[in-house]
Amino acid sequence: MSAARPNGVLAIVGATATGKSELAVAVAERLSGEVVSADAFAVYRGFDAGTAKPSASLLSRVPHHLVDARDPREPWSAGEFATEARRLCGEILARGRLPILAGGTGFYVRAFFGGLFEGPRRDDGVRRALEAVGARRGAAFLVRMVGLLDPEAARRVGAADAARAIRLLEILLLSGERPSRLFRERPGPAWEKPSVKVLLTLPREVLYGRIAQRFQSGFVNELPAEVRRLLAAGVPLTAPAFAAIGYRDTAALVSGALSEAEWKERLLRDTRHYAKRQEAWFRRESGLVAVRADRPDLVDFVALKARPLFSVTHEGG
RNA sequence: GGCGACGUACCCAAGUGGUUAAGGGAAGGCUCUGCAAAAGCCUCAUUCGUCGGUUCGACUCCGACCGUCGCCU
Repeated sequence: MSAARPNGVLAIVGATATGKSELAVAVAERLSGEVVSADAFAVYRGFDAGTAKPSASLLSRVPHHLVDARDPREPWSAGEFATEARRLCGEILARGRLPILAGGTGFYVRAFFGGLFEGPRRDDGVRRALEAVGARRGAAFLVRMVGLLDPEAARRVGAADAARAIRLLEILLLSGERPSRLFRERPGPAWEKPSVKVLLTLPREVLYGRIAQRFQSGFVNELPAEVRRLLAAGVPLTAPAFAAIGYRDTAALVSGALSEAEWKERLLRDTRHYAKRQEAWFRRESGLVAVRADRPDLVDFVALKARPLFSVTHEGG
């Protein structure tokens, strides 16, 4: 007798509203898996409705990781995610179960598989100083500084892109080395085991329709209440979790600074823009198996695609 | 029916004799090495309701027509 034991990770990625969470749970049930969320905002406790977090019933069906795992005030990043997610996936495999990485944050998925460079991480002190410089002399000044110190890295930075310039200067200041060189010469840990990556796709109009539909269903009413609760609990608007789409706008709605019509319009528009950026990101990612999210045999199809992740081992051996 | 105002891109809208016909939104595309649902970038009217006229030259001035809105009857 032989038993199939997973030896790699199944990734399910795609734009928002393509049904990643549902599919991940269905496949996990079928293949005895556990879900690791690759989502920048579902990690935050209390941020539920606006982040399209998997529902309680979904969460109860199969073990989930990195959902509700951080306080909304805590920073969370691609690097932290990648390290923790790789560790979790290793542990799931060690238990003889299939890790399923599911989420829409392309940067996190790339950091998980390809790794980030080995070097200084974010440092708030340095950042504050650089931000102050940027506020006084302008973003273009920061970008020019990068151009002087690391012309190669600067080529990828737009003249007004203060955020990216600050990160590069931060690396320079903290390591004394050029980021472009560190990126090339000091790759950090990556996912070395096998993987199958599935990209859920939907025609633009269908996707936008689903986004609008999701907007109509219930959460319109839940979101303002949720935001009131968060604010009452003392979560500041500057908390990282409040950067999620819709949350600051909802705070404005709740305080009366934004009309309901304007609020709805912004949420829908921002979500559409987000979906578009996600598609752009995944379009560029290699090794993805594109699958129509509305095909009737979706679960069977994905389970079939995941078969190479199971190596046959002989019992007692 | 009369009088008046207006008609510029998918939407809002500036321009009022010589401009490559502003700007914003939407839409589409791109970039991405520790805040990424972030941040930045690019594309998007050979043409101004239509037809005529004046002029070297018209989105701009004149006329007619069409359309929209308002007021009056």
